[in-house]
Amino acid sequence: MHTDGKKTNLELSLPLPHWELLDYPFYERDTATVAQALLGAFLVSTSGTEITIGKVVETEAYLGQHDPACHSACGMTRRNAVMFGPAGFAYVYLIYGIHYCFNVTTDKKELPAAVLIRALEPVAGLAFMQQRRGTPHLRNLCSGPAKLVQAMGISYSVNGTSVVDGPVNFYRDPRQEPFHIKKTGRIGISQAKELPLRFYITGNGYISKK
DNA sequence: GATTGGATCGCCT
DNA sequence: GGCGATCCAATCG
Repeated sequence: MHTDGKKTNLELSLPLPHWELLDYPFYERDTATVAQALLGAFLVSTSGTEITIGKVVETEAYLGQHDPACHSACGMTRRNAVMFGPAGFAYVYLIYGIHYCFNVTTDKKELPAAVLIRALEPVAGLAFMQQRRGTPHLRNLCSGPAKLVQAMGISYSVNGTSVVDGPVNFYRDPRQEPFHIKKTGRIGISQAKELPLRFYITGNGYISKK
């Protein structure tokens, strides 16, 4: 059970009728642009009959082989192979032997870049998220890249699937209220940490850290 | 074949 | 805010 008084969207047919699926051209732009454009979009994950939805509130851009913090910096391996394909595909990887993180590939096909989804504001399927995360606290469901993967029921089998017609998709709401974007250095990396490639919605209460 | 380090989390103080 | 868990993937540090 969620803990505040807000109504969930669970009973509605999802996604909402006026939402627009983000198609491949959206992802085929430069990575920092896509990372910012994804803020305010809705991540929809279907795992069996269970649907979970979160609003993207925090992202990071990883620019490709010339970005030393990007997994593709040292060339193609089995792990990062998805990034070397076309834009609009899910790149899921294991970190610290324990956690998974979810990215979407971006930019031109020959450019192995991606956007890491770092935090979501829970929107629908809250009971599933709470169950998967083992906590009732809304602010602790999706406030980190590995947390949201767990809350949304994303497994490693999602790696390499299309975000246009696969199990995990992004939608935009044309009625989305405007917001301000904060830019900072990326979290948890040792190289190129000063580059302003982390983006989040100013004032949103569901980001991973200030 | 062995070693090293990591785009994190959660619990501790 | 500090640190241990925990283990895979890349590299041979």
